[in-house]
Amino acid sequence: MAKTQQSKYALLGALTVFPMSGYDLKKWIKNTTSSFWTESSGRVYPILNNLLKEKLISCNTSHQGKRQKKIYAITNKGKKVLKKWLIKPALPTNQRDEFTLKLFYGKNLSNKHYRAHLLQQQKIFLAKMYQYNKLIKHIQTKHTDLDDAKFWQITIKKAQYHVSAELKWLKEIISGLTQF
Amino acid sequence: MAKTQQSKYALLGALTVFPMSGYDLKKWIKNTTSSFWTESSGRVYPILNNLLKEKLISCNTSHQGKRQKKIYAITNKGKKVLKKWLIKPALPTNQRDEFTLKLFYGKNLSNKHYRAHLLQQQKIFLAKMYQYNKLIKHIQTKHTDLDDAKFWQITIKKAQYHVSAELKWLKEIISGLTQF
DNA sequence: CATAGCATGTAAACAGTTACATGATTAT
DNA sequence: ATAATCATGTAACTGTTTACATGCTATG
Repeated sequence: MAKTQQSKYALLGALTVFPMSGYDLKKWIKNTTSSFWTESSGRVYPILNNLLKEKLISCNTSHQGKRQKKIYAITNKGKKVLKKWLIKPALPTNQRDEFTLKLFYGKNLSNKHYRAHLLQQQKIFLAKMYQYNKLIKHIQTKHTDLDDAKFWQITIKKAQYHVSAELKWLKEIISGLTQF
Repeated sequence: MAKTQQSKYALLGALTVFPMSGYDLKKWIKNTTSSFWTESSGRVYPILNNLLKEKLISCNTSHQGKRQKKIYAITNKGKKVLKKWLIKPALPTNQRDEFTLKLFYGKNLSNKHYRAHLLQQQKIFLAKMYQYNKLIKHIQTKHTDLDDAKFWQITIKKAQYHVSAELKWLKEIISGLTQF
């Protein structure tokens, strides 16, 4: 079974927010959806060209001096195709979490190294917490006009709940470790 | 930068628990670590042969009638290589969650379809909750002897915290949806 | 004038799943 | 008998990242 070209739909989805160039898409996806989605530029450009061939997006090339910028917009056909995909049940996430794998085989780690992993994770998740709080405020003040805003808030809240859960778990496990 | 062949280390880790065949490994990984790790048989067998060539594992072929079974055990060299990997900071997880992506672009979904996604997710996570409760009891009663057991409990607890967070979030979002 | 960021793209390498091939054994 | 599961493995396909190539533009 083909893996339904998730990247293709991720790009179409982003273009329902506003028209963007390949470069914009890459950056925008990173800035707003990095908690649950990433794209590499190595894929973005070829996929945009495919979408253009399929007439799911249109392209408007703007010239600023000698530099060209291709702004893509989603077409009606593109919206239909996207909606058809959106209503399908989501595929389960690929579960491959190196951090948890390392803890699972923690028998083979010294107490010191095991603890170091937990503290590192705590640092990372505290930073995430800070980022999500910033992001949610940013949307509240900057994008109250967009239809998208309330859907974004819902997914950020989800991320926040998971970050809280991770931090709660970390605190509990770290405090339970025997000192050495 | 090479992606450190995560599968290789996942197999080495599993072989620190007890010697297993390729078939066993595939099944064991699915049964015990599916919340954060999966392996496909298409990878398991070639990787085992590589590990054998590198002398990180040894092989003992047993014959039961005409069927052969290759039981692999981790060598001292293998343990060293594994430990070296285990102490390195874990790579961040690839974030690609189709469910969240679909909700994020929920503007393009009807209230009905949006709700359907949430209810489906609730079903999936209730089932997960049940599985983890079962798993944690199974380890408590069957594997109290193993050094591994307490490390496994820690990762299952983590999974439980995240499942609880997801369910809490789902409940809140579902009850906040406007009826139609 | 160097460097960071804008902008598009390609090629190579790697990762990973799926489907298939082969055949044995166990349960119904 | 036949279906399910045990058991090992290969080949084809898809997906994805990384590194590179190219050149422009704004900032200190």
